Amino acid sequence: MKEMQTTYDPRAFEDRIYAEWEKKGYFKAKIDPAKVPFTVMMPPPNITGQLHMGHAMDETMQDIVVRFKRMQGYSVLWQPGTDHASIATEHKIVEKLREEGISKEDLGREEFLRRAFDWKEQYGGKIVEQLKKLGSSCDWSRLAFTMDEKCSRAVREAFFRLYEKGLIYRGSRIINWCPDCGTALSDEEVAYSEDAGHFWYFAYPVEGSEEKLVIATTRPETMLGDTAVAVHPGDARYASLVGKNLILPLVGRKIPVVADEYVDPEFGTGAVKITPAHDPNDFEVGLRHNLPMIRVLADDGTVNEEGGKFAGLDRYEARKQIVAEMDSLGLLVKVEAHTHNVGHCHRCNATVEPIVSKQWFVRMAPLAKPAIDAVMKSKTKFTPDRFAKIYYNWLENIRDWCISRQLWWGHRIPVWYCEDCGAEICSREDVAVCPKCGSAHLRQEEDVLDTWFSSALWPFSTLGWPEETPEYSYFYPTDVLVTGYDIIPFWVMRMMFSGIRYTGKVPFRDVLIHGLVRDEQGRKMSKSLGNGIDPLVVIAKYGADSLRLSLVTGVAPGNDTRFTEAKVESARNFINKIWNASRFVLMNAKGVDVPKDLAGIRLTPADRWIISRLMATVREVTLALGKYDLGIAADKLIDFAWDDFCDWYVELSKPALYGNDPERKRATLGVLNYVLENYLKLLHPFAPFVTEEIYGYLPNTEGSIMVADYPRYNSKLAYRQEAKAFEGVIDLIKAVRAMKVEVNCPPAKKVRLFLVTEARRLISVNRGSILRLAGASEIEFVESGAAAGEKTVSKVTEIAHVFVPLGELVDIEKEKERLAKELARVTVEIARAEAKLANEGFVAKAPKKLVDDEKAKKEKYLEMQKKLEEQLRLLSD
RNA sequence: GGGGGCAUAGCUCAGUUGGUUAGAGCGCACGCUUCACAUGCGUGAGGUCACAGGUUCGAGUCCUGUUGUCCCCACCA
Repeated sequence: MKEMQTTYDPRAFEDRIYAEWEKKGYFKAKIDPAKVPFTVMMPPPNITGQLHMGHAMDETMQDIVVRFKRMQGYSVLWQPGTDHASIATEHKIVEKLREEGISKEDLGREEFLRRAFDWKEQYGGKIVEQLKKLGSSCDWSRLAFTMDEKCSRAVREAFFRLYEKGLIYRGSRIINWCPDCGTALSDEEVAYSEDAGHFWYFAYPVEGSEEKLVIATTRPETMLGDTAVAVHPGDARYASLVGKNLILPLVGRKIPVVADEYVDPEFGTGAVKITPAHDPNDFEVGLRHNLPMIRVLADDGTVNEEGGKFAGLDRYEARKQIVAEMDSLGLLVKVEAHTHNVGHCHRCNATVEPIVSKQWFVRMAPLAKPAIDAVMKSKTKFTPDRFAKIYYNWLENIRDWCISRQLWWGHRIPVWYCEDCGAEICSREDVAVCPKCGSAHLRQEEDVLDTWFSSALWPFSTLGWPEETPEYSYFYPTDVLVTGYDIIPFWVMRMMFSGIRYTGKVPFRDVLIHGLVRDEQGRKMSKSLGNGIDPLVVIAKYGADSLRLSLVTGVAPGNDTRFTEAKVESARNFINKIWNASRFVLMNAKGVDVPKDLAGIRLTPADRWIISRLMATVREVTLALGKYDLGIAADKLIDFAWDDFCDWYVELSKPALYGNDPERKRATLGVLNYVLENYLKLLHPFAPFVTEEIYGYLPNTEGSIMVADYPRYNSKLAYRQEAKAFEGVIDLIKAVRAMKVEVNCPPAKKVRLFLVTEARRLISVNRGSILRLAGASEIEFVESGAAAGEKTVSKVTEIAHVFVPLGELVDIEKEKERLAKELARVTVEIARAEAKLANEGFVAKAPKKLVDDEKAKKEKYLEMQKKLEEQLRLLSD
């Protein structure tokens, strides 16, 4: 047998093990009618992406669930893939081209796309390699891409179906425009922030009068497109002006004063300039009052020809000059500092401009309704369920979805325009001839679709939909989606309504939502702050298992978590502990024919206790994982290994291992090995590498732990009574240790124990362990503490009254004080129990077990009280 | 304005459907080169569970309100 290295060094085996898993094909999903499928769709990372901590946590959580289910016997598909990330990628490539001194227009659409695909081939796979470092057990043979053939086909089908039903339309509406990216954005792609700005007060002259009306604006440049000024209908200050015209300064246009409820008379001057083409509210006002819409900003953010002498200026330069000019005309009344919410492009952070533009939209109301109902009816469940509320909130307030983007990298909208008859044709296949007039002069829509339009189809497009492929029939709908709460509006919601609409089924039964990984100070990790920590660096230093554990321990579902190196370190320490405990077992197993299972082993109380604890852990961990309580499962796993197994059972096993009874030693090794082997299986989903590595060294294992059966709870091995009794032995050992510490007795000094007890048998059987762990030389059963002599310390435990003669170390006064304190505590407990039992409501209504427990507790404390009093009396005499 | 989170030990956080004496890690104190592990072992100190009411036999947990704090959405031109 090969020997384990003395220290845990993940670098020695993680890559090797991953390669083996892949080679053996353990990640591959198989359609197996004899098994129940379990499907998880990986949220496809952007091809431009670098693995960050958020991914690391998301991936880890999925991998834990997936490995758990696989070991439980499900036929697992964990579908990986990447997202073309239309705007993000195009932005990056354009940037790169700019460095080379070329624009995308120089290249033309075709050449640009060719380069983009090249770029994707070259860099897009990087994140995939990074995911492997984490141990992700997804089926790489099915790696998908949102722009591959399958997905593209699904996109066309989906678009066509919505178009056909009139759920997709083209129209001029106010949309968010990013002048830097040169494209429209959806509402969700705009991020607002409180920016410092100004409030400029402008006076607009009233036609045919000396009077002026003062308005306030944060965007002076938009005044070029003003087509009215609005006041509140009930505002007496302006009542006489309603219906009159103003002369728009700098432009000279006559614009009316209109009355509209939208105006807040308390805010600003109570008069609002109306620019229907550049403000969503003004747009509405414009519709109500039939105002002309004058667009004054071009796509690149400069003033267009409507801006007269300001035409061609950048929006900010125009703003400056307009303010200056208004000032020189004496029409600038005042300027105030003003912070207001400014929309920024999600991708490039440029200030977005609301602009009236002809775009494609998805009608949301008919799609949102079934998506809400599905969650209401629990066809899909959120974990934690509070996220359902957030989901409702989004869908209930949703507006039509702007899906067209003025970009090249993406799915081109499958609509053709006939240049001869003007027909608009939407088609699943490319169209060459106009079906209306037979003309061949067709022009395909230039725009591409929002990236999220294709991501929304991910759960089924990757499986071959609209084709009824075997994969689709077997693996769809998927079981659980794991993602962060920040993605609910972008993705979760859209997959829901898309799945329901196209497949008639919810795309997933569960949605496991997690929070953000923040930095040590609780700040969001971000590029601009430079506070991000690279998971790969952490893996290189501590190993993937440590990183994985650190990301899920002590984390409640849906809550944000802070990443600290200290957490990784303690995870590493834990794994090191497992490593060494395993090494201990294997060292002692050398040359021993270790039993394959527990059959035929004569179990000691300690054996039964640890087996009982193992079973409890199996039950708790399985239950917690079933509810996606990964943090709780991890805690239970760590507690069992460290406290029960290492601190107690390993120590308890030593007398047998080092003793001279070969049969006893063999039996003990059988138990050690049984517990360790099962424990490694329990831990495997969390720490796949180290468990696989150790598993390979165990005497009775073959093959990979990854495909082993997950341990099952066996009530025959629960040994509840015996385990409980054994806790008394542990309690006794702890009591002796504490006594020694209290009197400063050196730990190495062996002491004699005098016990007044009714549990002589239990103690005798565990004599060796008690002596070793309590640091004692002998145990004597006595009828009273007097036998231990005068200079003793004592303690009452569940199973015994322990006396330890410690000679000159004992300070009788201090000992009396200690006993008195203990007595006081016990007395309080008795009073508490009595009060509870005297409460008629409690006795009548509480579950019987609780009442019985309370009675037993009272008896126990009364007994302790008696002993303590006795001892105190003895010392006082 | 709408929605949501959080408030528990010095720090970071758990706490299942309400039910023993509220837990962990780190930190702290004291003591340990105990033959798997100092990435360790033992023993301990440390909490009016933000505040005020309510429901209940019983509240960290459920309800109402208050305060503080954070996030998302909408938004005042």
